[in-house]
Amino acid sequence: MPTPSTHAFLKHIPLFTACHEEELARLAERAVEQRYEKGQMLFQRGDPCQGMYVLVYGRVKIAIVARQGAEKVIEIIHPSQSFGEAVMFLEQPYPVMAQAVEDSLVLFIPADTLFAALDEDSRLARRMLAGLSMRLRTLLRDVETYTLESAVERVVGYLLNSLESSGGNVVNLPVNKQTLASRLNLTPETFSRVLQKLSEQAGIVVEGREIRVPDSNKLSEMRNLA
Amino acid sequence: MPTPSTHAFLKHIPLFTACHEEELARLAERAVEQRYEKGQMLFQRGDPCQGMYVLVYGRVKIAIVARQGAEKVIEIIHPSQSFGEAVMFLEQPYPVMAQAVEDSLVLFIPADTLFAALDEDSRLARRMLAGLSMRLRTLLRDVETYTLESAVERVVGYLLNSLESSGGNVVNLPVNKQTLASRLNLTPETFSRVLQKLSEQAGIVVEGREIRVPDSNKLSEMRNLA
DNA sequence: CTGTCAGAATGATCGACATCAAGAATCGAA
DNA sequence: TTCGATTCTTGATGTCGATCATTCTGACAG
Repeated sequence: MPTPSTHAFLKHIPLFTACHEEELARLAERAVEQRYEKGQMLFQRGDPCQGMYVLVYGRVKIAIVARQGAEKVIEIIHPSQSFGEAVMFLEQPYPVMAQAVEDSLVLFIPADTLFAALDEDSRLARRMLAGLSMRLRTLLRDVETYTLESAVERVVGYLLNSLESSGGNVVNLPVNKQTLASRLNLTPETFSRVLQKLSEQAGIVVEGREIRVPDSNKLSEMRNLA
Repeated sequence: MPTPSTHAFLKHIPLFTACHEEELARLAERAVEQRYEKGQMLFQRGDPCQGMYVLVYGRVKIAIVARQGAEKVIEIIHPSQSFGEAVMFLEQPYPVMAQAVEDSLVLFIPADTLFAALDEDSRLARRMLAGLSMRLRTLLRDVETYTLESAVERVVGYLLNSLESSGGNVVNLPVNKQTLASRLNLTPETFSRVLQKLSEQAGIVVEGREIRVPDSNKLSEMRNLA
């Protein structure tokens, strides 16, 4: 399955950059390319987990599914991000589901391949530990956000965060507004109203999935008052 | 600092049970016993992290502190549990604070000691990865609980969970009701009212920190309706 | 015993966000 | 272009849990 480019691709994933060439070659060799169309599930809650994923292109959402079908988006995966490692180590079924929200290509790395690599290279283990720690920190921030911040604060926080990582003064929403709303733990209606309010009071301009933020300071101030 | 018993104690912590005797001995030797009185802080948000902790006896709460002082309890640490590992791997300041809610004794394991042990023993690394993954799963369940469940459901869930791990039909609250309320993301008032309601409708009996649950099925049913 | 103080319970009120219900806009396929 | 289906917006109404305020309880020091 793997093309020569798999090797090069993995080399640029933070998790694997420190690996020796041979190790990388073996990982690349055993990795499986999987294509998913928009809307297809990669796995569902309860499925057994046999490895980890790295997203090459496209977009994947990770969500929890409650009884009576309500779903809550936990994370939106962008290219080069990995996911599913934690479940692999636990050797338990997935507690979440993953679905492609665009046509996507992922690399699937079988558990035993990765475990072998871990035994050989303590640096990889260290990176993996750091990676999971990072994930933990992110999730902790989410808990903080959900429990301590209001709807407006959550949206403002998201926008400022996106601005920061993109550099410019425009945010391009990575998914449709429903999905993003769920990620921010809002209903689509509330999300819409918050954007409306920020347009009036903080001068942002919403055009479809593109949001321009002429004055990020003004936006930032919305967090504190009201 | 370490007494001979430190070695024996560490041996029974899941994380370290698989370690070789010599390794364990070195960890025990370098571990530092620290005593904290009720109310004392182990560390605050922003403090540098130089190692991980294992609680020997007492009780410790981990909490996030928002601006204007509001605090939200993330976790209540029981004896034999470890905490602070994730931050150690990230080499960033603590994103949370830790405070003794009872007189407590902890073992502090310096980062370099642990890193050395990790390099030597890939099984320890694997256990550590599993440990962090477990933590991640727990936190994910919390997110699920906070975002998808009502106040009554959260309290019922907590009680049933406690019953399950203790075996009997009595739950002894590990901390005062304010703190537990915060852990469940409730105000003390709401928590009190929910317990009141469960007394009337599910037959539980609340006496201080002791809660008797004569019929756990009846309690369980409260989750679904209303 | 008495005063004090933290913890807990109870009552009254309020507000943020969800829900329900239509419309409006956007997109994609024929 | 046109039609249909999503996706998004907007409005009216409802509700869960927070907040504010008071009372009650029990533990403990003096």
